[in-house]
This record gives sequence, structure tokens and C-alpha cells, in this order.
Amino acid sequence: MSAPAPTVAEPDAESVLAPLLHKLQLWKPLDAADRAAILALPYTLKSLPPTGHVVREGDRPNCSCLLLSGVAFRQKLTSNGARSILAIHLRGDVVDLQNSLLHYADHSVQALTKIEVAFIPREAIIELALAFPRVGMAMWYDTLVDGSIFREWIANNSRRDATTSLAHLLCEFGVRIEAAGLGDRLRYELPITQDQLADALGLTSIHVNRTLKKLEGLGLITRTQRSVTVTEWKRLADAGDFSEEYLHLPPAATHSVP
Amino acid sequence: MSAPAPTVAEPDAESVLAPLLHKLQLWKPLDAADRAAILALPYTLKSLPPTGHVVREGDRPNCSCLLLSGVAFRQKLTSNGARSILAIHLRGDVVDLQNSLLHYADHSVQALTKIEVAFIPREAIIELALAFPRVGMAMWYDTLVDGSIFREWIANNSRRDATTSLAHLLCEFGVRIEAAGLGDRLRYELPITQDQLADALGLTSIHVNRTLKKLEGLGLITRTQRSVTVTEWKRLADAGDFSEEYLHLPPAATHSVP
DNA sequence: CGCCGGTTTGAGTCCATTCAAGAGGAGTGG
DNA sequence: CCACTCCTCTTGAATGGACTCAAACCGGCG
Repeated sequence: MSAPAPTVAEPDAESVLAPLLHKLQLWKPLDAADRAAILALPYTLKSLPPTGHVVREGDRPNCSCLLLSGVAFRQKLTSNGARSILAIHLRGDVVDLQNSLLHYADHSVQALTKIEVAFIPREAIIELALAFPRVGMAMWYDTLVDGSIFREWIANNSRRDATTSLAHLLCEFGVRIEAAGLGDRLRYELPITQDQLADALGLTSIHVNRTLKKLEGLGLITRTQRSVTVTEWKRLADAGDFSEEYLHLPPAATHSVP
Repeated sequence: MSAPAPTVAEPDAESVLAPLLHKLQLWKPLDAADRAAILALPYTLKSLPPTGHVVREGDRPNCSCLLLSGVAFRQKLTSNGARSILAIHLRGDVVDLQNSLLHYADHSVQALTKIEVAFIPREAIIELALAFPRVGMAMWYDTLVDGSIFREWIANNSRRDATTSLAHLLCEFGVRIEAAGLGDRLRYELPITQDQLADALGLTSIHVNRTLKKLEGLGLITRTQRSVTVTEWKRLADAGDFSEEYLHLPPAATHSVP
């Protein structure tokens, strides 16, 4: 690990971990030393094709994994062979703090699209958190927000019908894509199959298909190949019982939508 | 909810916050200074009757809340008037880190039984985490484990049928009660109504009732008034697709069961 | 004793599933 | 450029697990 120098050590070193820095600063300001320490984290780059595994359930990983580009998801398998998708992750998300810090992977993390990731040794993260407590706090906050989204998913998959929960999920994607600077909540690309949507909602892909058509019929969304475009935000949010407080985004992270 | 005024440590201060210390040391060793700092946290005691609110959805709490005795739960309401129970908490759990640190309560926390809680000002927790990074790490770990349980609940409520998910939940209660030193996984008291079980599983109380009777008929459990006793651990765990890795308990925390 | 919250049971209904089959696109290789 | 294949999407019909509605049963408690 190199010393946190104010000058650029490597031309692109800073830019590679920049998404992490951006994410951690969403909630709490960090000073120059904090920022330098984050950017000085050691890492290994890797590229994975769709369905490639970042980590498998049951592994004992010793690296965390920062998602640099593309979309990834967490999943768990049940004994009856069904799959449950637990979370969807975008650029800047640290997708494997949980498994790495806890020493045991209670779920898998896989690429949804082609992704690029940076593997960061667990020990480096622990040292960072101990030496720079503000950074540790920031990562803790990130974990708290993840937990908030998990809670919303429990309610979404337990107490909302298919139409409502699908609309809700589409809203969440829109807001998070916007917050990550990857698009507009009103018009974003969603590179996810109906099969995967079904596993994220606890439904069957057949019913997801029918529900998508229903939302389309209601004029809330339009669809093209394997992607969904939201056309009526307000009505979709109402249909999905969606309000974004649970994402705990700072005001600056989202644009106001009339 | 208003902030209870921090009180000066009393003679029995150490024993009051001891459950917190015990919980935080489950995963990582802490040194004497760390332990002393935890026990020196300011707090206000409060007792709540069943259904009493620790925090309400939409509040902006400035205190976290440590559960000293009794059972509490987190819940969210959906627009159709349904309730989703997101977590059950036992002695030693810090039940409101999420809402307090994130400044906005995305869900409510309520007493299931009569409970005793210690309110701890948010600022004191933040200062503790910054001044004693190992303690900050320990709290972060605790949040990570909470997240792991949330994930399991997503899968449980999405991809398991009523019989399996109920059996799973009964197993989780048993292991956690045992780990908290409150009883034996083979024979524990469960002060929860079928209505509440239903809201935790995304079912109706009527169906929970029938499913409980089914498990009883299979000889996996026996029931008395408002409490459940597990009689056949192994078979219940099999029926519930349960393995306790997701609880991330240290080996010492659970007794081996033949 | 009579209320009251929780439990139990029955009968009918419905949302989502299963089963089955066809249509559409994207990529591959001849 | 055209098969050919694979994967996903789409649609229909029948089934089923969980729900709704409704009523009776309990046990604790004022």
C-alpha cells in the first residue's frame, strides 16, 4: 500500500476507485486524508461475463468486491431448487462487504450484465476502517442503507400483490440508476430478464410477463427488447406504493420530478 | 419522538449495558479501553408495554435503543393497510441503529412483550465509533449480521411455501434464543401471536394456524397457549430448509445438538 | 358472569402457479 | 444470406395454495 500522497501515484489509480469514493461521500463528508486513504486501497481488476460468479454461496472469501461497471445481483437458492434474488447492484456498490467481512458467504453474487470489478483484500478494508474511523463510519452507513433496502424488499415480496410490487421495483431501479448517475428515472434501460425479475419478486416469469403487460396496458411504462422505460412516473409510483425515503439518498443525489 | 436527556452513569451502569457489550464481543475481541468506553455510554432507561412504540415510521429519532429485556419487532405498513414484520429482536440487540444513524425512520419498532430499553443518544454512538474504531467495527459487524438475516427473510418469504417458511422461522427463533442465553432451541417460549407470525411470514393468521397444526400433526412441535415448543429439532430444521450459517454466530454461542 | 382478543374450523374464491406450446430475436456457422 | 439453435418472451387453459368471509370456541380478566 502506498502512502496517501496528494499527487497522483498512477495516472488512473484514482479514477478506478472513484466510484467507491463517490458512494461513501454520499452520506458523510470526508477529509483529504480520508479520501486519499480510500484511493490508496490495493485492488485487483477483473472482468466477468453475464452470470459469472463474484462469489459463491458457501465460499470463504478474503476479498471484498467493488462494482466498477455493469449490473450485479445477490442470490440465494432454496432446497426446492428455487432462486431468490436479494439485491441488485450498480456501479459504485461494494457488493461483497458482507460475505468478506463475515468470513462466510451466505449467498452468491453474480454478474447480470458484463461487469468490471475491483477486488480489495479484506485486511486492507479493516485496516482502513481502523486507521480512518470516518471512513469506517461511511462504510457502516452504506451497510445500514443496504439493510434498509432489504427491509423494503421483505415488505415488497410479502405484502404487496404482483402489480404493486413490480411497479415498486421499477421505481426503485429508476431512482437508484439516477442517483448513480447512470440515467434518468423517467427513461432508463433495464438489462434484466423477466425470469430474473420474477426471482427478485418471488413470482414466476409467466406472471411477471402478464403483469408487465398490464402496467403497459395502463400506460405506465413502455417496453422494448429486454428493457423497460417508465413513461408515467407519478402514476407508476402510486401504483407501486413507492416513496423513496427508504433509499436514504441525500437530497442532492436525485433530481426533483414534477 | 423526543430525545430523552442523557443521564449520568449510575452505580449499576455496567450491568445495564452489559448485554450490548456481550453482543459486540461475539464477533471481535475488544480491549479494556473499548469495553470501558461502551459501558460509559450515556443512556436513559424506559419500560414499554406490549405494542408500545420505540420509534414510529416517519420519525426522525436522535437516539438509538438497546433492548435490555423482552422481545421487540420491526414493522412496516403498506398502502393497502397490510403489515409486514421485518425482524424480531431479543435482549442485547440494538434495535434502532438504523433509524437513528440514518436520521429517518423507514419503519417502526414496537414492543412484542413488555420490554425494557436503554435510549442512547446518536451523537454518543458516533463519537464512540470515531474514538474507538474497534468498537465502530463491532457495531458495523452487528449491522452486517442484521443484513444477513434480512436476506434470509427475503428468501424465506418469497420462495418457500408456508410449511417450510414457518418451520424455518421457528428454527431461527430457537437458535437465536439459545445464542442470547434465553433458553434452549429444543424447548423455548414464544410469546408471539399467530397474527404476528403471519405478518412476519407474509401469510394470513388463518393459514399460520393451519400450518402450525400441520407441523404439530407431523410431530415436529408441540404447542401450548401462545407458545411453541420444538420437539424434533432435526426434522424441523429439515422441513424448514434451515441451516444456521446465515446467523453468523461464533461457534461458542450455540450448543451442539445431536 | 360477560366481555374480548386470540384461536380454530369450514366453505368458497382468487391470485398466482403449473403445464404446455408457439413466437420472436440474436448469434452462429455453413 | 440463409438455416439452425438457444434463449427469452408470449399466450392459453387448468390447477392449486393461500386468501376471504363467516362463525364458533376458547381462556383470561375486570
